[in-house]
Amino acid sequence: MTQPTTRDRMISTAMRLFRREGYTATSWRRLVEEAGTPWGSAYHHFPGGKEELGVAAIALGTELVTGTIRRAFERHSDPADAIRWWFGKAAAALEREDFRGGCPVATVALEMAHGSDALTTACQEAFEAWRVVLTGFLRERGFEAARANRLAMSVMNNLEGGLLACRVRRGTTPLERAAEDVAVLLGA
Amino acid sequence: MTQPTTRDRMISTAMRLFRREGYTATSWRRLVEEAGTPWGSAYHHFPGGKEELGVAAIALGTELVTGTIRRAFERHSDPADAIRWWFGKAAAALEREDFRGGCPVATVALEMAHGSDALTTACQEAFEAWRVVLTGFLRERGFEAARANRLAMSVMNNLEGGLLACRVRRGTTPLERAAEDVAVLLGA
DNA sequence: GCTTCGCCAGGACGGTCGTCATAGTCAAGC
DNA sequence: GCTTGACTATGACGACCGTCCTGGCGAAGC
Repeated sequence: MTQPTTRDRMISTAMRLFRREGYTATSWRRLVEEAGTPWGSAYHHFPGGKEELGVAAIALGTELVTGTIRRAFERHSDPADAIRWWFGKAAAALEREDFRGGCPVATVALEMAHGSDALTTACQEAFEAWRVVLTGFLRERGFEAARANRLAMSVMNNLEGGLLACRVRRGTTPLERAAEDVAVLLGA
Repeated sequence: MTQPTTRDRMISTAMRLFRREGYTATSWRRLVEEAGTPWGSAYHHFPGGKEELGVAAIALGTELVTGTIRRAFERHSDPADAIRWWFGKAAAALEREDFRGGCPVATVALEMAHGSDALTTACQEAFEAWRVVLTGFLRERGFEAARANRLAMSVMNNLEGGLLACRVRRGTTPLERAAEDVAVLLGA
């Protein structure tokens, strides 16, 4: 049980703050305060500045979500159950942080559609990674390749749309609806 | 054909910039420059400051989308066709601005989940208004009340998720997928 | 003609931003 | 014990932020 390094704490705090308040609104000063990390070593660990921190934070978020997808499909043989479990986890996490959290990539992606190439690319890679992992599990469960690809995209649409709606509405209903809709699509 | 007032130009420019780059990243100075409106009269027209401008911009976005939904259902008797037309319009608009646009509310909603009560409320009202209008049209087309409510939520989930995915991916595929998925759900 | 008032021009104000430089600390290697 | 180099502390720097103020303009009302 090694304890997290300064760099790791900065990245995980950045991920949390970025998804909660966005990239632009999160300042280095507020970040180091929240992370309890030394302000002076920010540019030691991230010579590329805030942008490099942002890319690292998005990469961390990518991994975490990928892990959740894996767990969902390892625990449930029925794809619809896997999705329900996954979306339910996401809804619970969202509720736990009082509907201020959500997708670790969406907020940055919307802010930075124009502005930073590195961040835009990182967001693209995140979505792509999730789609690929999902497609793999769906094929493994017997779906034909083209269908698995289409379904993976449907799942992502429903997840992101559901997360956004839940956040605005301050309730978990949209994500539950999204999970049930995906279940219908999987069976259709 | 009266030409738009200074106030109106500020609001419509704000809507465009907010959805493109977010609320925090859009400054008054950049806004008046882009709108070609006088910088000195910003606080004359919006005594409540940037927040009041933000609320007005979201309200404008709410109306515009509501109008699009109405047009979609006036032109198409089949709900699935109405959705296809609507989502297609959204995808075309997104592509036209080089995938930097999207939903006029989503970006602000994600940034401001915490921070400004007025903006949060405005975003909630936007989503609620769209949902109500949609539910009305679906009922008009023969869907029973509870089912119409659920379907309206599904439509919003798919639209928002699709818009986000299209923006990240720089392509219109996810929105086309979303429209087809909604068509399946309408028929299921 | 004069006044009133909605609107515009331009800039001051205090604050915070990202960035970076400089000085200091401290444990590991010899 | 000394050196070295990775890490931390502190704050300066210029730029930009939202806000607000004062001064001026021009048309409508009397």
